[in-house]
Amino acid sequence: MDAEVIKRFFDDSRLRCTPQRYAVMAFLMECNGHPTAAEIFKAVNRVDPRSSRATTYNNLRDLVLAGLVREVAVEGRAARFDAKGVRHHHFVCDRCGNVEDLAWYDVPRPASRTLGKRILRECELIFRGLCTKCAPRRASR
Amino acid sequence: MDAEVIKRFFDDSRLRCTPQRYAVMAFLMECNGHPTAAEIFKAVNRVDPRSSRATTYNNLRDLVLAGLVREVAVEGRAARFDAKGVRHHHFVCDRCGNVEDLAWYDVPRPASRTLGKRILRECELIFRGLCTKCAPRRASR
DNA sequence: ATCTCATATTAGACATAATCTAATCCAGTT
DNA sequence: AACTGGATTAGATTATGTCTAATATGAGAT
Ligand SMILES: [Mn+2]
Ligand SMILES: [Mn+2]
Ligand SMILES: [Zn+2]
Ligand SMILES: [Zn+2]
Repeated sequence: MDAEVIKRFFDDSRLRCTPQRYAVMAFLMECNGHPTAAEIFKAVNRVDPRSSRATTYNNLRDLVLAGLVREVAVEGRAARFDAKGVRHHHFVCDRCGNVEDLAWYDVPRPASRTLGKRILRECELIFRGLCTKCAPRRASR
Repeated sequence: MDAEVIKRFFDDSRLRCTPQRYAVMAFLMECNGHPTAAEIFKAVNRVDPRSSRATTYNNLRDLVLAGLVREVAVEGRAARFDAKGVRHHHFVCDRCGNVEDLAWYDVPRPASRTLGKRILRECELIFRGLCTKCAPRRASR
């Protein structure tokens, strides 16, 4: 059961454990994909209590700020979200825009002299190409 | 002069060389930053001939599709664009959203067995943190 | 158990980013 | 010069995300 884990997360981040916020976090932790805000909104509202669209966006913002959730920007499409569980990279499909997790491995950091006075927080590796579904259709175009 | 280069690019990609399309490409090649579609629209319209908003978007789409321009998605902000010149990585500032180029270096590809049937086109490395402008202000919060 | 209040929720207006439409134009070819 | 499919255009429309200000509530204090 995630309940205690989530409560701990919220406590550590000084976020109140409201039903709406809990629902967003629980959904992201149980779902394997990378839903959009609209999809999350729908999902958490399939069961009571109801949450508004604004609250869904607010909570996603708060959870991202707290470092519990990651926002994945995809070109020309709505942002996607995932709970920050085990570290992983992302594969984005050129054709359908689907975002998939890929096993994590260490990324070489840039030389500190090329970074200059910038403060580096994280390196993100994004792979692009055709997903398992779309790869076969490539020839038929 | 980029004129001949750009015409060659368009010819190779079977894109007509219209003044509007040319202006977008020329601007992206001469500008060092990562402008948004709105900024590109303004820039190419500071000189004649005038280009419409729709055309700017259309051309950006075509240029990205032709592989001449790259679209950079930034969370919660409008997409940014750059001409695909020399390969480079990107640094995105957490605070101001600015996108900066970083010297390119080889990225280790994922093991082919983790990729499965996916077809890999490119690896993109994105660094996040605070840019040179925003790093100093970090303490004062 | 009740009180308290900073934090959270809400509906709907608003803002911004991007796409669509259908009439018109024109770049490149012949 | 004529032709024609791709390109341009203004403006409407859609998609996505933010803001406002009234109301509700989680959780610590009593
Ligand atoms: Mn993920
Ligand atoms: Mn760049
Ligand atoms: Zn796909
Ligand atoms: Zn910055």
